[in-house]
Amino acid sequence: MVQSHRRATIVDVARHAGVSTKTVSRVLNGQPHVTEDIIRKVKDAAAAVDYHPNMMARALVQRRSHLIGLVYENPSPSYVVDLQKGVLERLRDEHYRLVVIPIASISQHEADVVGLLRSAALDGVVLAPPASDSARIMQDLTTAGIRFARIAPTRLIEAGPSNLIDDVSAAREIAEHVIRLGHRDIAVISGDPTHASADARMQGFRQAFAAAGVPLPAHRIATGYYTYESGHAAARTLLARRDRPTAILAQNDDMAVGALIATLESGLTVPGDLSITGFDDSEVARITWPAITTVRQPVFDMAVAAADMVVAQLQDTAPLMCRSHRHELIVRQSTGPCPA
Amino acid sequence: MVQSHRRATIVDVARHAGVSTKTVSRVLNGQPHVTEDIIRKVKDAAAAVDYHPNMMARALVQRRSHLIGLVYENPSPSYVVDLQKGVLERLRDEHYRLVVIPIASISQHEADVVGLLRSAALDGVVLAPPASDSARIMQDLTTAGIRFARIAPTRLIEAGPSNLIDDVSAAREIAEHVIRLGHRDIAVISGDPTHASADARMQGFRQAFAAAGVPLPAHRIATGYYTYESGHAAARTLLARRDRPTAILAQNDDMAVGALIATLESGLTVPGDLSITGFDDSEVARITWPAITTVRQPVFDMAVAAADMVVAQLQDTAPLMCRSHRHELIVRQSTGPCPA
DNA sequence: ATGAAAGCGCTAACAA
DNA sequence: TTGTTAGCGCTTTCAT
Repeated sequence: MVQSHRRATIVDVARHAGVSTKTVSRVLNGQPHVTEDIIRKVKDAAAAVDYHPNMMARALVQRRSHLIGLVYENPSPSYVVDLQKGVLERLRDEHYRLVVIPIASISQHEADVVGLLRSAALDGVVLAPPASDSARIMQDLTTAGIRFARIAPTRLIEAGPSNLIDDVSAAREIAEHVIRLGHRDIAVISGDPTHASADARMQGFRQAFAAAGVPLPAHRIATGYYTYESGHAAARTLLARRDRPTAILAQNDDMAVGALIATLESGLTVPGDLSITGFDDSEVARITWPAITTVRQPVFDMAVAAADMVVAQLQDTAPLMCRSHRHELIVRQSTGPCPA
Repeated sequence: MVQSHRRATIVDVARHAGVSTKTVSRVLNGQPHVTEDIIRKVKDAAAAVDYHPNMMARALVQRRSHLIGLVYENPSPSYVVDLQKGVLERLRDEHYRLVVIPIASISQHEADVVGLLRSAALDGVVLAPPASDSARIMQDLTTAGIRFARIAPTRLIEAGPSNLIDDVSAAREIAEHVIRLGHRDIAVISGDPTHASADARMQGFRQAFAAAGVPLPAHRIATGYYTYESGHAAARTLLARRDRPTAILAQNDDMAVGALIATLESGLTVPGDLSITGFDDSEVARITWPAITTVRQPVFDMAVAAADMVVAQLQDTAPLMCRSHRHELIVRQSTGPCPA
């Protein structure tokens, strides 16, 4: 209250407590070799002058901003929310803050991404798809000395700490589920072609189809962009044909919901006339009627693990280099037997 | 490449270019009074030594971290996504970064929030409900010298830059819509009681009911928490009674979706047997079948405006102190005439 | 138009 | 156990 207007610094605290600044620093950082008595005195002084540490000064000298970035594209809101929750969960009691870095189109801005991260003074970043598949970004990150961990990369697994899922098997399994229900006229709504997951999931579908001798002609494949709208539009196209399919496999849940609504709008029933599957098990798949059969990819868990890998590197703990996460087929009400 | 390992600083650039550090700083910040010739030389030198500015040093001396926070509770994912998109939209070309600060329960942690923000070295924050209604938080923010702007506060409007919506009128209008359709047995699912919006919306409902002489007995009011699950549970309770309502007014869209699914699960049709309304017009209200009648609250626009108010304060531009945003009744397929 | 020197607030060596 | 001193990398008076 004596202070006119500027914020109190450790110098003020030191003077008030009658000790040196280094002692104040020691007390404030909980370092050893200080008497109980002095600790008391310093803490009282800090309270008395209303001291609050200046994080920027601390960051400068420690070369640590305590900022972690999350890089993602933005197609699916529920995916992004899961991602954020996971990273935040791990960072909660860690004194790191989360900076969100949505990039409109990573494939188009590969070269600029790390410049952006640099200018934000991030200590580390979690790379969500498709950034997690960019050799260029990982290269630049290494050059810049920014630690990173990857979520669901599909290639160059050795290139950095990775959280893996088996998109191919997951896709195969959900396709097998639909085939087991007797469907043979099956259409696919694929994801954003710039995301490698779209390839992997398609590959899994094809494996199941091939094994069962089910055809997948080109006119049964529609391209989406992992958004609700694109799934809706794709389904309309697929259903407009005279030989409409009896099942649609969407490559994520948002598109599946889009397909579901388009189907219901057209007067068909699900799963009576048409079965629909999603992918990821995001929240949207649970809040529809009928609820959507999907395959759970543990996005939240991967985000927790990825954040953990980043933190480990920053603390010089040996980071886990690679971790696999399990998927799980979740059968709900959007799939049923093939109609006669 | 001569440098062993440490990052290049302006000192390196200065030496390389044969000028002083101040000149380098001037060039890098685009300040006047430098010859074209020198500008060239400095820029070349910067590129040659692979210089990248250290944002923490800059932050320290400028007393600006260039970090903006977004404080929110987490009930509704789509609300949060809209909020984030809005703030990011305004910050996009502004050289500010967004730090997300979800708080589990603001009403329980009021006293700690600003400490958290302080320790994150934020220049400013956008306060979403219910933080935007906390006198304590605003007080602490002012003390800490952190600029802020509020989204949808309901009280103490003068206490800081605010983006207002008229929740009372919006609620009244949507209730009137349902009453006009002939409903008189109407139930309400209210929002989280710690959010002032729940009160305001209830007040609007009551105005409409009173004007039309429609009763609202206590057993027709169920308390939710702005989540899908709470809406689902509340609807189950409301529908379990013998004298079930013919319409349910939910105080946000997530709860309305929960109510919709619960209704469909119980074998009733919407809007045939029961009409349902939401609130906010978030994405979830569009991606159900039937789509949900709601009243649009421009969350995205408010977030853009709030971010703008924060940036304006940081740039010493006179900030707009108060801005009103319009709501709009959006009639979709979840409401229909009262069944006979 | 350019440069020298003094900080911003903090922590880390090194003394005492 | 405690204090002194020297930076971290940048911007900013104030000279020149």
